[in-house]
Amino acid sequence: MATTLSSIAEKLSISRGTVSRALRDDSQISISTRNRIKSLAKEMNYKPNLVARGLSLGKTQTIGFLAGSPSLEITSTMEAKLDELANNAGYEVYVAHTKGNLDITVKRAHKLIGRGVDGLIVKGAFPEATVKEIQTKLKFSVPTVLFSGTLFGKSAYSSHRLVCQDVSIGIRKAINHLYRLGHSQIYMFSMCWPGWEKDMRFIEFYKSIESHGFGKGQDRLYSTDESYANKGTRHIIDVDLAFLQTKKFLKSHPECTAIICIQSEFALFLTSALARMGIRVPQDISIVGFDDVSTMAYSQPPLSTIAQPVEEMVNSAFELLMEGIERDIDEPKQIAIPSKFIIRQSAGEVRSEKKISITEK
Amino acid sequence: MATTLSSIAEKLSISRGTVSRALRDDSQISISTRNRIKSLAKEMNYKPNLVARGLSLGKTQTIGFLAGSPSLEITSTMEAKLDELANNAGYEVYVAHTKGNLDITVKRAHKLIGRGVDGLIVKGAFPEATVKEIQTKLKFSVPTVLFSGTLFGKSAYSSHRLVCQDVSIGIRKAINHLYRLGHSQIYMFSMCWPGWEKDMRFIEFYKSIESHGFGKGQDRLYSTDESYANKGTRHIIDVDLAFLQTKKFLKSHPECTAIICIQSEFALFLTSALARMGIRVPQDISIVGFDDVSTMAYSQPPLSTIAQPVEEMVNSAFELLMEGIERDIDEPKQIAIPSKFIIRQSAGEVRSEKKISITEK
DNA sequence: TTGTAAGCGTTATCAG
DNA sequence: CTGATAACGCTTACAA
Repeated sequence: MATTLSSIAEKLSISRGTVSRALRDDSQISISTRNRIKSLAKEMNYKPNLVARGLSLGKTQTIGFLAGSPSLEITSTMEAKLDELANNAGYEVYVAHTKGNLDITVKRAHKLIGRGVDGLIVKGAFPEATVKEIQTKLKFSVPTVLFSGTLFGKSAYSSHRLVCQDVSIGIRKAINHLYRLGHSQIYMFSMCWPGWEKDMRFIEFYKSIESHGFGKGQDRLYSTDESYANKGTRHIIDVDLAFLQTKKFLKSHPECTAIICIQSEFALFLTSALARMGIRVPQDISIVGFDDVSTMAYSQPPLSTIAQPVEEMVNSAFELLMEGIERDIDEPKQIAIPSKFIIRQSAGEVRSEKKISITEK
Repeated sequence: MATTLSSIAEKLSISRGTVSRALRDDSQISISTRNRIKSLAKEMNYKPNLVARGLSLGKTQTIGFLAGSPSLEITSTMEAKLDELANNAGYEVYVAHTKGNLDITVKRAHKLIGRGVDGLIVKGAFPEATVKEIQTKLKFSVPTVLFSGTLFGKSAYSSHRLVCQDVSIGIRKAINHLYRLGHSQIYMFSMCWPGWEKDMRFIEFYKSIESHGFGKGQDRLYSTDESYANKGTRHIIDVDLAFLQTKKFLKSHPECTAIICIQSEFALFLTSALARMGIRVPQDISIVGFDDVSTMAYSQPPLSTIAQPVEEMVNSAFELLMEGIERDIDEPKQIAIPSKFIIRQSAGEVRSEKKISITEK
């Protein structure tokens, strides 16, 4: 059906080998026959069969992307970026969704290896897995780079090639920013999940709070798990409950002047919830979010946020992978890319009143 | 390196054909040798080389997903769903991002066909393309189903297999809902883009407004293109400008009691912008959005919205594709899935005062 | 029930 | 500079 090397070779009464070489511009083939072949190929609308080429070469020019949490704007952004890089380099990308589950990840990875992928990018932090599991299960027969937004202890990855976010920078910048604006009563809001204690974002937050002499870091964490659930593919906030809890928090902590929200959705929620309570952002309370979901920029006021440098991370991951695929480099290597602090309008000068009060119901 | 059919055949001193059949549970092979082979295969950790199988069979059990607009939560949700369906059916999926551009789409599609994909799902509406272009360029040598959230005139697709959203239902439901709540001064907000006039959402909105006897539909559209731009991979709202324009609108249309926002980001923006102006939602003005971005549920109040039935659409698209791939069905067929209207709290009873007034700056 | 051999569309080695 | 030929790993008539 489709035109093949043989079919064009036959038409020209020459060998398939010659056609193959000509079409790849092998300088061994004389210019004249090269041209003859190429023009006929074009005429016959020849397209190389890449699966045959893959079989022959043992390389398919494909990579697999194991996507962790689905339904996230950030996942899609990463994929688009990866696709762009890969495509420019002549690769095609398979994507498999793993829900952040280690076993699913491993299973899909092996399937993709069976498909002949030349390399793998594995996104996910696997907070529920043990260090040993990570070290053993995440080793594959093709070059692999791990990719994680937030890290749960670096040691687990010491034998891998990995790109991660260095959250400490962003958090420190955010807290310094708030400090300069006069804040000291800074709290972190979080809706927790299994394994959260190991998340570097908390640890760095504690550190930063303590280094400013604001007291014990842990005392500045206000968290709840009741209002946050992973339903199907989405994280769900129980808004009514969250509204109540926020009000309760403010009553028991009227001294609070600034809140850092570890979930972007919650930051969004909080901004409008405060407006409803008659509390102005940033005049009465300053808010800082995490990640850079586009809607954060369209919140009123637009939200300042500690953001993952998604593009840079994808760039590095791809580069690491290409080193592995095209230059056989596979020595362990961890690249941590500093998170950014994006200043918008939700963090402002500290208010003058000591205590906050809720006007509206 | 990896164990192959031959390597296990050799160990057992039998032919590769037998091994091949045994491993696929061909009943021709005696149970006993089948077991012998299978257990050795397991022991040797045999994984079939799917690219070789693909070459042999002329089918790869892969499909290509051409993703339109990137960086959208909805894109990621669709992908995850498609991946789930495909994987259960034994398929793997390539994804290629096209930025909604027809030529990129065509180019990537052909690349994927060269990779041997068995079928293609093409997402995108291509508002800038002519009917002729759509009819000719979107035809490929493998089963293809088109997938579009909003349609720009159905006629262009009459020779394709397609799944789309029937927006009319959702819009009618939304407007009926508002009507029952006493609203008649209903407006639609939109930030426009090339080709927007053809978008069914406007057309259905006009229809619905007029069928209620509210007057001319077009008079109820408030649109601007200055504040909406497609910067890189993201749609950008100029929030300050949008804030001003919203204020201007309310001053010139103080009778407005309900607003339907065609962009979800804008609905989000509008809710918090109104809060800032001292206008309560829904007590003073009701808001309805489009699509169902998760953050819309976490807005305060949570936003009522006309939502794309993403899962159903993906289900149908996959089914259509499988018909094409596995049963050679390729007669044109269009499936329109009714959009849903999700009632949350941003649309409420119409206010009693005739005119709205802005209290805060 | 099993073995043999051709074929899928390439690339690569080795002669000529 | 070009042509044979083997090889990649698997499936599948056809034979035995």
